[in-house]
Amino acid sequence: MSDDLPNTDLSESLEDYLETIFELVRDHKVARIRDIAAARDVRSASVIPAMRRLAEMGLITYEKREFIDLTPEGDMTARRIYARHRTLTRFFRDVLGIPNDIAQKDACSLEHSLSDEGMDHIVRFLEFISSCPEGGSVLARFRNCALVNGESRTCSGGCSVSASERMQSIAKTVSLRDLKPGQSGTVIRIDGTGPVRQRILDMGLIPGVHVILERVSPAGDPIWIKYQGSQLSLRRKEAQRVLLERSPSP
Amino acid sequence: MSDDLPNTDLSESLEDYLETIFELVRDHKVARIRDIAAARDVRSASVIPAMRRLAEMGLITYEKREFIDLTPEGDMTARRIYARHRTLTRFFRDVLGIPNDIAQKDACSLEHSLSDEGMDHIVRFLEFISSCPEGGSVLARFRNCALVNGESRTCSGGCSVSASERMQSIAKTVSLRDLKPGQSGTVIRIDGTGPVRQRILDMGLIPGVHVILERVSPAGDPIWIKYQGSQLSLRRKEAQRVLLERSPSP
DNA sequence: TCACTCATGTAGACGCGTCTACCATATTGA
DNA sequence: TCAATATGGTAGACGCGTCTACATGAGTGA
Repeated sequence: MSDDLPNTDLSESLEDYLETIFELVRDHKVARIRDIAAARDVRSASVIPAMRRLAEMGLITYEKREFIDLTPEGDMTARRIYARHRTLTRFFRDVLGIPNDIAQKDACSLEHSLSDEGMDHIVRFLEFISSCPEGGSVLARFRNCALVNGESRTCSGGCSVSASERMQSIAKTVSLRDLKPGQSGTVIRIDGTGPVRQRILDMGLIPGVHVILERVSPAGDPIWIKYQGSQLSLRRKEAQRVLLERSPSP
Repeated sequence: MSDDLPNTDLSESLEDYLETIFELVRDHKVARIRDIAAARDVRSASVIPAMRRLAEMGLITYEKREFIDLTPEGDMTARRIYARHRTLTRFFRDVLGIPNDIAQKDACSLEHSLSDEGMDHIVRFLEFISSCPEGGSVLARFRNCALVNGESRTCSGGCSVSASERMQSIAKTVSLRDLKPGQSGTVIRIDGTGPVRQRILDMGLIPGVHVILERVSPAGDPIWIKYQGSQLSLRRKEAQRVLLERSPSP
């Protein structure tokens, strides 16, 4: 009942400080204001109020002009944060194939905000990949299917499905340009790379979205589509890149 | 050269406001201060400075006591943010199997911080799942292997690998408790659920980590392990839950 | 038409996290 | 031993994003 400990949850900033201290203590035995400031790329003066707050919360020992260390509780907390960081790094790098440096940076940003539930499912995915006998090959297929030279392309090479299955799957895939007004489909993927791809994705045409072709301008070039309650126009060139699974016509 | 536009990147908060306006305009044709405040769960008074800043940046039209609307540029920006949101939601829900409401919340937090590169790889994973003929079955396997009743368990049922492959894979998997001092292995998964699992993960024992068993206390209960430069002790009960792929002894 | 209501806007405050500028202390080397 | 230097700490400022309390306007019913 006693609300002694002002144990407000750590802010992102304080979590970062704690994590930094953890790494410094691990690598250099001690943590000093100066090192913390350097690691976080802030001025020393900014570190001090943060240290005071962490000390108040009982997570670090901080006496003026002495080395900073983690209390047992701070160590636990830091480890937890750090584990989140590494889980995310691993997921981004080893599953999604993001280059290590970017994976690190993203992990840094996301470790603070992803829910426990979200983290747990990511861990489960990692477990799946490393424990299911088929898990490993999933990644190989992912790379083959979607990550060849960072370029999205038709799944053809790596997949060990029968030719008939493949043909069937390809047959159902049409470009948005091939739809007639009134017809609809579900986005499977966006062909190609670069700014055009990005623009299409930015507009919200991502895999899984259900799109209806509303009308085609007389000239045939701008076409109007509708999805998820909003309507917008697309160049023909862009529409061609959007690959759909055709929905049965009503 | 002319630095006219004070086009500092949007803060998280402003991104959220813009996204909220986008949704309101889409669903109700107009956006009012009051609705924005309600949607974001803040006071009306807090909305006003935000609107002023968005208007200064040319993203919304905001005249005193008139309806708020998006400028074309604001619409583009909002769509982009919103597309990120939906991409993440879809990934969390449809790939990782996170319940919809939690997926939404996580998407809200992460949409601001994930790098473009990270987003792109997530999109590619979605494309893989929906376009590779084998993609769909990957998810089924993931659910079978790792998500049965939200419980981590041995991969056995759903996998279509030969019995011999499976036996081989199981044979290589040992519990951390079975290691002898000096031996090491790579974490494959943590058995079970609940707080013990969480504690183990919090300590940083996540799939892919390389662990060395340092020593076992005479009584056999606390065991000391070392990984990633740090050392810690584990209860025997916990160690049993940590499943490894044994590394060849030196 | 006039008071009431409610959405909108203003003023001022606060906490956080940073900064700059300056002060204090400890360490070190000539 | 004592001054130079590096490290740590203090004071005060600022921007952001929120709040509360109050003011202003615009529509509404009696």
